[in-house]
Amino acid sequence: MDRLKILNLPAIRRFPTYLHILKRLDTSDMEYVSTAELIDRLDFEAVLIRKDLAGLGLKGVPRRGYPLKALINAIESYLGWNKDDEAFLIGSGALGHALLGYEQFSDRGLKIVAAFDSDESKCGSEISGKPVFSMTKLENLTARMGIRIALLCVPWHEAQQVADQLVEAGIKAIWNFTAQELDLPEGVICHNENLMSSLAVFSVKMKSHFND
Amino acid sequence: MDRLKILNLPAIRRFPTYLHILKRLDTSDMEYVSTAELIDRLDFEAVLIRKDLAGLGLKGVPRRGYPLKALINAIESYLGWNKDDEAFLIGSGALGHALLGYEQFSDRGLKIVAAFDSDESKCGSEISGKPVFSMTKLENLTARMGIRIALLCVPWHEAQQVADQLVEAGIKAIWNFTAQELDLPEGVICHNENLMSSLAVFSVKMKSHFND
DNA sequence: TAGATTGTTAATCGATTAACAATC
DNA sequence: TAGATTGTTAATCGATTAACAATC
Repeated sequence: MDRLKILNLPAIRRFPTYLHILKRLDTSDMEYVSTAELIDRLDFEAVLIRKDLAGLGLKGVPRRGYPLKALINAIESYLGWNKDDEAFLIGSGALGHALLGYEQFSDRGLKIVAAFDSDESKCGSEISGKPVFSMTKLENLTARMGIRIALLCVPWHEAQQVADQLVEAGIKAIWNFTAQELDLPEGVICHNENLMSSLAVFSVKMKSHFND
Repeated sequence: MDRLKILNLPAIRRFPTYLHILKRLDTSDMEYVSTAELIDRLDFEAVLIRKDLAGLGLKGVPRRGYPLKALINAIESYLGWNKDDEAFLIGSGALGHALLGYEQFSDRGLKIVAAFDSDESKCGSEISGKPVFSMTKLENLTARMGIRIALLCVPWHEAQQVADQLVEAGIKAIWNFTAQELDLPEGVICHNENLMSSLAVFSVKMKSHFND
């Protein structure tokens, strides 16, 4: 089996949108879907969808479109959303709290199985049915449960120090929800979630829209 | 005064990162900062920072760098983060709950002043000090308080219908946290927050990293 | 066959980087 | 003056779109 080429990032970001639309269509008895139907409210050209799908090795049928169910499976399997991965969440403040209650992650293969917090008064409790442990238990539980993934939701000024603990405990992939860029060793990957970057775009759009 | 050119989106997304680094540096008595210092852990070239700043009309001083405080002010004012805007949040589920408790928005000029929920049992209560109102009060309060901005955090299958209500009530800018693409009239702008797109990128990175 | 849709190649567009000039 | 840093122009790179060929 030849290694699937890593697609361009913009294409990867579009796949969840395709999936969302495809799954809505999948409730009817539709068998094939054309890119013209898929493009829906999206503001780019339908040919780009064909390019994206071709990158996944998918074939359409002229005059019909793409087989709907096969398309859904192919995208989910490309993203790895058909297999579960367990993760820890670190920092149970407002954002961490929300992410613990967010079913959309587990629907997409990312199961948050426990939270950790340095505030001992929170430990021992449960949030959305998931236990909250003391940070002192992190290393032990990471090893015992074989966890490789962590969602980092602590205040930014603690982020680097906590990230160091995660690395020490054996975590290999960090989804960083803080504004702090992390310094990590080889072999540990990081994905920065930048909500403030997104707010910046929204702010500029609004400034120009309201023009004040 | 000539209208500031709308910069490219990637540049806008970088500004909050610059701000974060600049504000950390601002606690020392540093007066000037060079792009070499700013580039820190970022994985692009320092010349891009100069391009971004030039786009804002900022001038640096050869051999010294950019005046730190002026830089912070210029970026904040470009983003409109030095002026407050009031907003409503719609849907007080897990995510909505978190965003209500998230101080980072109000630090950047976006003040969420109230929440709305169609679940009447939640109405009348407070979350993070902000009142939760019934959806039936939306139109009246939007007009009375002169609110133009809404954060949409309802389940995706209600999103379009609630968006229609928002438009009806007079909302002009929607930050859409649902996966549903919205169909909106002219004069109402929408900014899609796509957490699942971000998860997709993280998932693909992990797949390639763990290579399984 | 005609027509609708996919598939591919070339052109365009925009963002980033490289090379170098300008300035204090 | 020499050297460090900003500033600018040209080259490169990558993603999107346009044009058209292929296919059922």
